[in-house]
Amino acid sequence: MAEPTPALPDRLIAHLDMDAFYASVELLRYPELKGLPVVVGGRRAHAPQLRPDGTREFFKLADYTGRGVVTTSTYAARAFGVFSAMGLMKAALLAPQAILLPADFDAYRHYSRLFKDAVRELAPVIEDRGIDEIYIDLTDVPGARDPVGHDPLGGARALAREIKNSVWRATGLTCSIGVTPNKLLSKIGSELEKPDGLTVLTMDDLPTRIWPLPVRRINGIGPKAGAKLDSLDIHTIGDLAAAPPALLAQHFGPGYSLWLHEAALGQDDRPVVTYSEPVSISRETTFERDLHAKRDRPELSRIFTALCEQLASDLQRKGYQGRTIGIKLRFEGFRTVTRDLTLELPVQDAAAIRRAAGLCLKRVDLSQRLRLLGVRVGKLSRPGDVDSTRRSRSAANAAPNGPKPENLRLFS
DNA sequence: TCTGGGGTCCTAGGACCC
DNA sequence: TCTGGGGTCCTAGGACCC
Repeated sequence: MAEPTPALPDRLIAHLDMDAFYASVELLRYPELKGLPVVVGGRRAHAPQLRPDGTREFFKLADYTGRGVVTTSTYAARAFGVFSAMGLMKAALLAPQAILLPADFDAYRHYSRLFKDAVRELAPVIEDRGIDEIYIDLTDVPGARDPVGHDPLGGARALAREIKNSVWRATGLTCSIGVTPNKLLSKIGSELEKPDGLTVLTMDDLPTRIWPLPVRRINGIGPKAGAKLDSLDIHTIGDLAAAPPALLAQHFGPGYSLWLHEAALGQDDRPVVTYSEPVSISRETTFERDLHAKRDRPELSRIFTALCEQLASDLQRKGYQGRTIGIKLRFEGFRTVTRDLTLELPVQDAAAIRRAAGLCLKRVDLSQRLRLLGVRVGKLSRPGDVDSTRRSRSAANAAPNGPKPENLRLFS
């Protein structure tokens, strides 16, 4: 009697996540820090100084003061409870002896390119998910679906290992890969054996490998939804899979509750998307100290103009223009407010952005002190594109939503 | 000890058009 | 005088992700 062969899944999707990416890039530069708690982040975090004897003097987390968060921490730092997005002052209490390094995004972008190029040579269908992670569709990669011995997923396993080796050769960095029938499960899978992990799962592994995990491991369940689920006594993904759909619908809207249920069952048919146009481009900055619109007007004005200039240069460099100009304000106490304004024609230059953003600013009560100011451009198009203006509505029709008549004069 | 900077997507109400 | 429905656009806020 031949044993029934387990059916191969329709798709083979990998999620590749670089291990502690920024911190690991820094360790390439400062190998003497290997094994130590190291944190990347901070605003003006001091760069290491070279001592007369040739050794380097690093900046201790305990000596840091001011705003800023942890961008990445090494695994040694995580052992002290220091994780991404944690305030640096809090991190300093947990791990005062940890080394603090400033972020060097040019270096990270360089290594990002190296690892993605290395993967692309083996498997060309890649979805960018930021600087340190990608999805890879392995379905049509030759050999990926071939069994090896008794292992029906042996081909996939071998290919994933080959990808890891190739990333290592190209960068000297390790990554973790999850391979499953879809993006949702692969994203969870890549974390299961971090660092330097390789996890291959089928739907049969759902009850043993996925269901025991906390719901927060699902990409798309954040702090709010997680807390709400906890309050409903739904803690693990298994709890969520077993939850009555009606209960979920009662607490989360129709769309999200349906998605929650399907996610818990490991269902996800989203494709790997190899290209997408940006939706918006923005610049923002948090001040060293909170600023007041009146008392600190000159400084605020300078920052505002600088943000618009940076944004305009980003747009021009990337070849975009945009019709919707928006601002973002964060007040002391962290209340955040946005205003935006859609123009008749797309703009690309700093002066036009500054003008429209200035109109947005007039619609906000500025009596509270500010900690953050941001400028954004949306409804992007390429200069020279036909039909980058609004479609069917005339300027007159737009008046109730658009700029007030007296403001329109500013644009003529 | 207060919480960076860059994004995406969703919701919801009102205006307006057909 | 009272009452439509569908579709798109604009704006504001919020959740979430890297």
